[in-house]
Amino acid sequence: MPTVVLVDDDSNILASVKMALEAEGFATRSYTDGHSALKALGEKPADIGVFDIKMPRMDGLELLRKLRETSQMPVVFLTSKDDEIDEIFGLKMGADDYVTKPFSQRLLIERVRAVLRRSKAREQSASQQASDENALERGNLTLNTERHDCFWKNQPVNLTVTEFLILDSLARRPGVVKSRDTLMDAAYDEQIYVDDRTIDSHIKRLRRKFRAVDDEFNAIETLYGVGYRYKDQ
Amino acid sequence: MPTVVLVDDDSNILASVKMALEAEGFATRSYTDGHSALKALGEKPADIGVFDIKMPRMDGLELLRKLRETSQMPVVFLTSKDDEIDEIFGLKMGADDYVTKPFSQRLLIERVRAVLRRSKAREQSASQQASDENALERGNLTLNTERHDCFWKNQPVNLTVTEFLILDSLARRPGVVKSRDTLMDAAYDEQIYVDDRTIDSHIKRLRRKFRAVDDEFNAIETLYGVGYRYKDQ
DNA sequence: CCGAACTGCCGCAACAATGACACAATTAAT
DNA sequence: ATTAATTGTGTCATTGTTGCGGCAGTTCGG
Repeated sequence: MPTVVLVDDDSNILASVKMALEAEGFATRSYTDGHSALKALGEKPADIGVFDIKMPRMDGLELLRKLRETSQMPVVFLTSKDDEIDEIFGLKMGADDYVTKPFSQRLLIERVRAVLRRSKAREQSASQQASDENALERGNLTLNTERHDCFWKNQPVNLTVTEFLILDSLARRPGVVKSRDTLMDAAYDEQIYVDDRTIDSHIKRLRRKFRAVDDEFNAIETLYGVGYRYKDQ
Repeated sequence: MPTVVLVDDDSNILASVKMALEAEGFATRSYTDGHSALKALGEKPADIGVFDIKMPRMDGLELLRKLRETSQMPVVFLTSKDDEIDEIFGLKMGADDYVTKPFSQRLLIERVRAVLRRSKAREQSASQQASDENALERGNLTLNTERHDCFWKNQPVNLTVTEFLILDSLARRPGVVKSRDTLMDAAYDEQIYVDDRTIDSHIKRLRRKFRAVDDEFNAIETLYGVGYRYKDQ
């Protein structure tokens, strides 16, 4: 799994982003200022950076400029709505993407995946291997975010957007229990809250669709009092 | 159930919001001005605040600013349509969301739940930060919080949430005696008291489940008059 | 404007977990 | 040994959780 380096002076944002990324299986390293991040990156490189633009002492742009002296690591910026000039400036300087605050965790994760995929594709234009962050293979299951399609034992299963997001969240971390709240994070924007029973409904529909293709389907486990889990193996 | 602190100078709104939240199972405490709310919160914290922005004497923003000196409690603002500047200002100051008047009670409740979910997730990531607190290996026992599974001599043992928490508490400090009260703290939210005999019941069920897999199981020791202990070795 | 697809939610039935308690078994102390 | 205190266990009522059918509101493309 790729390692993400987070830099933001706001420890709340830092913690919540960290948690979101780790829930998706990324490794993370967090820093609250540019200097320590830069030093750490010099000693131990990472796969991608997520930097806040506005920070005391050394801001994100400065950090990126210094970093570019030694590294081509892809970088995504976090910006406020009113930093429009900075966004453009950042992209010109070699940032790979940016996300505007306030942002949904889902959006950020998508952007991180997209940037990683692009930069991997760049690297691999020399080598081979076409592994794609969008494609997910777990035993009998195949999910492709980009194409938004889903196969079980090579048979197509038609999923709606919400179903897809929930299944994706589960299948990306097989064996790990996800509470209904966590699944909401995966499927909805931050300010949306839906009933717990609604998650159950989507699970119901998922199971039904898979069972229509395979009577024996049981890859989505229920953990009483905890949540759901995609069967490990 | 979480406790919500309501602050609004309009006692009609206060009453109706209070009723709506309580119907959903929340505990509530209401105040008609910022000063008394601040004082009360200093003495007894709550889980989330819902503040009106416009209030005589001390308005919601001022209240939030003062509150932030001592507390990270999440806050949702109630704003009028024409307070747009204040909304943005409030979010920058560390409010977690806002709801524009007139609002449906349903919407407010959803937002409150959403904010609580987010802040809960944040706490978890903060406390879980310590390197892989999730996995635990003690001789024959394997516990994994994230996956919520348990193995004894590589054989799966199916535990309920309460059993898991009690066993986790014991196994994390092998050789250390835990009184029944301590185990209650580990397994229940604060301020829940159950009969001592109830802890015994859970220990009974734990032992039974492990013995079903291994006749010789005796890793949970009883210390007469003291409590229980996970066998050191 | 209509129908199809999607979604969120509700209510009910089935089921699992829990807490309490009576009573038996065990332990410690005298 | 006798007794009081403490713990183990079966049982049961209560509570909590989940699965699922169904329905109403919404969106979207004709």
